[in-house]
Amino acid sequence: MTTPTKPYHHGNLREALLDAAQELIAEHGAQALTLREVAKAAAVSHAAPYHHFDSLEALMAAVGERGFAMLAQRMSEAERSGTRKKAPKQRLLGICEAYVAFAQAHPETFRLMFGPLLARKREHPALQQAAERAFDVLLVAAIDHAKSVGKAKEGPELALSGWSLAHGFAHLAIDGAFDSLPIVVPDRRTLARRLGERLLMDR
Amino acid sequence: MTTPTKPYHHGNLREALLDAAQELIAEHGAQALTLREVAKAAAVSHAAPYHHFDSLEALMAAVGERGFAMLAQRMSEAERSGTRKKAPKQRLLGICEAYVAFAQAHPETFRLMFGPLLARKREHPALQQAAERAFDVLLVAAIDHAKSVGKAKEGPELALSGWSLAHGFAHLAIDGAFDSLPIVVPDRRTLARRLGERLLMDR
DNA sequence: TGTACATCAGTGAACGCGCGTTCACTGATGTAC
DNA sequence: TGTACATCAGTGAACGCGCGTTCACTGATGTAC
Repeated sequence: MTTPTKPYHHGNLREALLDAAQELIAEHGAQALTLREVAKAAAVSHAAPYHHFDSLEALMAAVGERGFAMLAQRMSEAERSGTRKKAPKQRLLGICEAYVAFAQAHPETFRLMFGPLLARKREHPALQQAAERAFDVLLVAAIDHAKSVGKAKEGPELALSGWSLAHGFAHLAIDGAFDSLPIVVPDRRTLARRLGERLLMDR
Repeated sequence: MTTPTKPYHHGNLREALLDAAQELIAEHGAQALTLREVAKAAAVSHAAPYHHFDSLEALMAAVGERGFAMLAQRMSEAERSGTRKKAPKQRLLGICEAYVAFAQAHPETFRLMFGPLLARKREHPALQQAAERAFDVLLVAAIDHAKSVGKAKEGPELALSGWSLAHGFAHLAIDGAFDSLPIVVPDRRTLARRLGERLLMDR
């Protein structure tokens, strides 16, 4: 039985740094993230991260990339969940709900993902790809739904509507914009579903 | 004729600082704003702002407040614009269009307004009030529209739909999320209008 | 109208701080023979 | 299996920097009499 001494080499520092960064961001927001704190949280000297990330921004981009991957996964799961095969409309609604749920579960990561960093996505190809993969899940489902109601041509527009609605709702919700509203608001999940159904209502 | 010497007292430094801050934010984003740069841009020593704002955050809150006031004004103008009295539906659509147009004209201010600062709105009552006044314009118009189509009870829900849709669309647009979409997207203004009409489509 | 004086709104030097990043280093690991 | 050596992934000291904020100050302004 060996005493668990700290090894000189960490083994998987890159992932450990991302974990630490994710946690710090969840606590204090991305704008407060510093490389030194990340290193400290990972119990490593503050110069160590440079063996894995070029800069603080590169690390943040990697956190955002992870976020988009997780979002895509949650949306895909929601799409496939349940025992029976779902109708395209229900799949699309499930995806939008998952989008909102993700934002509420990880508000600060969500902000990072759609913050100024995303505007610099050209400089972070992996981030851009992860984002596009996530968007694709939503887009494809919207187009499928449009086809299923015999309005294939409206697919892209429907996709943008759904995406905008889900995104706006999620964003306003985590900003607390609905908190002090002069109208009665049901719980978030119910509300999200109702707005989605309104958008997709047969006409 | 006197030479225009710089007066020791500025006269209206508070407003000048807000102007300078707004411009700097438009250029480099709110997260890059520093008090010293604002003071420099207003041609004043870097300690001078403390006679008008308690801290950097207080100044940023004041910029956000201005932003919400401007947004409210633009929406109100859009609502009333045109020669003939508009139908409630057209008023609501005009408001949503103005919302999107504002975000596109002032993306960084928009980000500031809905960024982490807004989450701290309790600490900045003036900001909170300005935000609520802006939201009210949209909310009232949505409720009016709902009444006009004989569905008064759906007013609040319609308001939230419209708001979420406008907000999400605006946000995604300034993030450039629509830039590399694998679908054909018409120009922003047309698109915004079409999505709005889709949402309000008679059923 | 003139004067004394309180108040206001600037100045500029100084503070301490934590940051990102660099650097020479060293211990651990993997591999060729 | 043992050894020599290249490479990898850490350490910790050091750098310069710009930041927010404070402070004693001073010139400008407004007001009471």
